[in-house]
Amino acid sequence: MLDIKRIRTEPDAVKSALTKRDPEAAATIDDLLTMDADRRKRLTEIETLKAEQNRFNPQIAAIKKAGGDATELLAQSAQIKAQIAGLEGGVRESDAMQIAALSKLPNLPADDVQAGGESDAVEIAGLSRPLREFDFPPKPHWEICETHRLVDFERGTKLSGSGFVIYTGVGARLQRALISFMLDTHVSTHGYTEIGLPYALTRESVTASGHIVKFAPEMYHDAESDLFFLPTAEPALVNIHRGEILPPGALPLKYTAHTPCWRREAGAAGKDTRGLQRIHQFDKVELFRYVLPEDSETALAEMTNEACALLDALEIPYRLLRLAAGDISFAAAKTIDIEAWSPGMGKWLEVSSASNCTDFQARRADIRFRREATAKPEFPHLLNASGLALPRVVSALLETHQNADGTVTVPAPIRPYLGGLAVIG
RNA sequence: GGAGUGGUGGCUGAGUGGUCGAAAGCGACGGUUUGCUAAACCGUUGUAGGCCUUAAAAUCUACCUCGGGUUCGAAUCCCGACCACUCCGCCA
Repeated sequence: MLDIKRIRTEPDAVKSALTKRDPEAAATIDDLLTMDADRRKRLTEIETLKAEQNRFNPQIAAIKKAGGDATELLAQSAQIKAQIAGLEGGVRESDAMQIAALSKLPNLPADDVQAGGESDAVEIAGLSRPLREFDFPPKPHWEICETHRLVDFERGTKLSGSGFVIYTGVGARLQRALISFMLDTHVSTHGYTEIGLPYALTRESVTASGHIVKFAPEMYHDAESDLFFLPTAEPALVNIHRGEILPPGALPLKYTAHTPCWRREAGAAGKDTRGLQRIHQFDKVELFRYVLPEDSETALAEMTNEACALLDALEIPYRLLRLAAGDISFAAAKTIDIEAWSPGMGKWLEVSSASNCTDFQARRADIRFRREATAKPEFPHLLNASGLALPRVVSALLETHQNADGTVTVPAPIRPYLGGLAVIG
């Protein structure tokens, strides 16, 4: 949620920032300001009347206590009450309209984010390591998976329909090894606190994080209990501190969590769906930080590096993209994508997305902090990054480290998690 | 799932229709005292919004889990939701 005061005081700056990502949203600002002025006018009127009415109460009390007759005052008070009742509906309506209009506006893109859409992403760092040169045609991961029985695609479909897979044997173990490796690295090396989360959230929670807007058609939902299954750990990690005022010294908070993520992938059928590329349920390790506003720029860079460190350790080449304003998610001011190279498919796979949501999510979820015990509460900046999404890492790993004889060399850092296994095959 | 009890400020805990935004204690913050620490003493101590503003102060409104209702007036009465605790049942 954007700050209405900021829109009021610097409407032009807000409009021009918004135009970079969504000209239609920018065009609603003038209407919003008109609504806001109207709302405040009504508020003032009604508050003045309430003050007037409140003045009667002690008088009535005094007369009654003295045993007098308060009929006249009661009549006056009733008259004002009627006036208030007449105005109240209007105020409520203006309030609701303003919140609705404000809720539809996405975050303002950061200054260094370029305008444009999906095709306007900018590569911001060279390749992390040279792409491996193969002296044989590298196979796609689904073939490798079938050869070594790492994933059972057919039976996954049998159990839960298309888009669900069963990891089997070394495949299941490999995934668990990667999860442990990632979590351990974030906890031990990067200083995060590990969190074990519920996998379903109430409507209130997904609304507070803004995900109901962005993910509504994507989320699996249990109608009976009105719970939403995580499309990512992010909404859960935002809601941990919903409605709280964090005490001085609490920031930064650094959380990491492994969760399954469920996405309907509505409308995506047929596109990039082969193998593990796009499945309805996948595992992910998430990084999340609550930081001081002045630290969020640095934090985003750090979190990107923390995700990259994992790929470096696994010897998987990747590149970094700064997304254009029109392509970043609703709550984000800036997003960096990390794409790993998939030699078997010959394309880049998004394995992480790191976003600085500035104060947008914090305002919406009413999360604040104090710098000093007596200071006014302020909104912290919230950031999230995948670190990393499992199926695509598994794909890239298998394809990158496959050998001519069909075996796969296991990268050194995860061998301890696989009982010392050095080669799959 | 059935029965009961209850949800008050950072915490504990008073308050059952009228100057209650809410006693008291603890904590926190500022100060006095002090060689230092502690103790003692004095003071301050919620949030949001409106108005006015360069800003603050002052002032007004709302908030005693949340949402409705009764009343001139609600922390207090009524209804609903959510949550917690106790007992019974069921269960990994």
